[in-house]
Amino acid sequence: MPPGKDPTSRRFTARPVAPFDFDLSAGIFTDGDPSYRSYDGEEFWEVMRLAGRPVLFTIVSNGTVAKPSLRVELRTADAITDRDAREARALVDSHFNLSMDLKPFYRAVRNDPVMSFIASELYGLKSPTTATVFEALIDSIIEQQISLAAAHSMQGRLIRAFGDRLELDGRKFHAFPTPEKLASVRLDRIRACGLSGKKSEYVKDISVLVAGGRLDLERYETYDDIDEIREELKAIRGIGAWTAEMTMIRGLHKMDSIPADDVGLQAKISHFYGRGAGAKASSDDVRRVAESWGKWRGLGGYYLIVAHRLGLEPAGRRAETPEKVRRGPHGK
DNA sequence: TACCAGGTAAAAA
DNA sequence: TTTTTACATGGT
Repeated sequence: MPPGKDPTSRRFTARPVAPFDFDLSAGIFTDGDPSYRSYDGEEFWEVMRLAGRPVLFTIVSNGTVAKPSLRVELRTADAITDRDAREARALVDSHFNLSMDLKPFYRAVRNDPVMSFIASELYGLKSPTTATVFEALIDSIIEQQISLAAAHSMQGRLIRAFGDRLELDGRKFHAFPTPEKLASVRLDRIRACGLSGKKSEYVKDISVLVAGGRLDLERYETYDDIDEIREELKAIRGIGAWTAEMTMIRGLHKMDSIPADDVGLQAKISHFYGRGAGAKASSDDVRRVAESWGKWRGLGGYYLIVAHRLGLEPAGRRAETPEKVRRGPHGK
């Protein structure tokens, strides 16, 4: 069947606010779990839920950083409605923060030579957001304390064990598990994904709250005051300041949220801003440096993380092989 | 082998 | 009230 006639497939174009570098922004998903979400340097794909069932989103860039444009294709097992397509547009926009204007951020960091240099190298980079706030929260809980490699392995197991399945052309995909699903499974099945006993309880308890309508995470999107969100989230067992901040920056588009206690971020602050060798930055050091980025401090933190992944060196010194580093994937 | 990774709650002092 | 401990897996 020719594309366009197939009701289970739909295409549209998204127009991000410039500047936007799709390759740089999608690079964080390189080497992801291909049954859920990945980026191969050309195509980005992810399974997201539309109207209660999994849909495969495939995105490629057909524009430039100055004139960005994205081709989006949706595929699923049944017919895609106009309403699905409208919702999909909003999801894609939210996922890559397409409506966010980076120019005020670049103006805000002009007086910070380190961040100015990084921002010029990463011009057009936007931070991604999860499809649901729930996903950001569950991922953050799993990532508490352990390495990202360990966490990603467990997240993959959770997705493959409990995420709704979608099969297209013989390829099997999974959506991120719903709160309803995780609320219904036995604790030991969550533990079997590698989570500690306590983390399994946090995940299950939060899923029960969300599935039962007693916790509406999406409504925090409308809160302007991140202090209020942080305090409300911290009242839930399993959520501390770090997890609340991570959830806000990656799930709620709160660019002024920064996880100052994060050991990774602290290492990046000492790498790019540290004077003496080896001295590790404290959470106060993170807050102090990030202060000058104003309401963009969380995005600044994200720029540090990506800059470090790409091998950028502080104070304008280039990495040994700039072309290769700048162009290469930066992994998950 | 031991130790550290994008922490947190609960026990012990 | 403050400090210590248990926890899970993956990489080095």
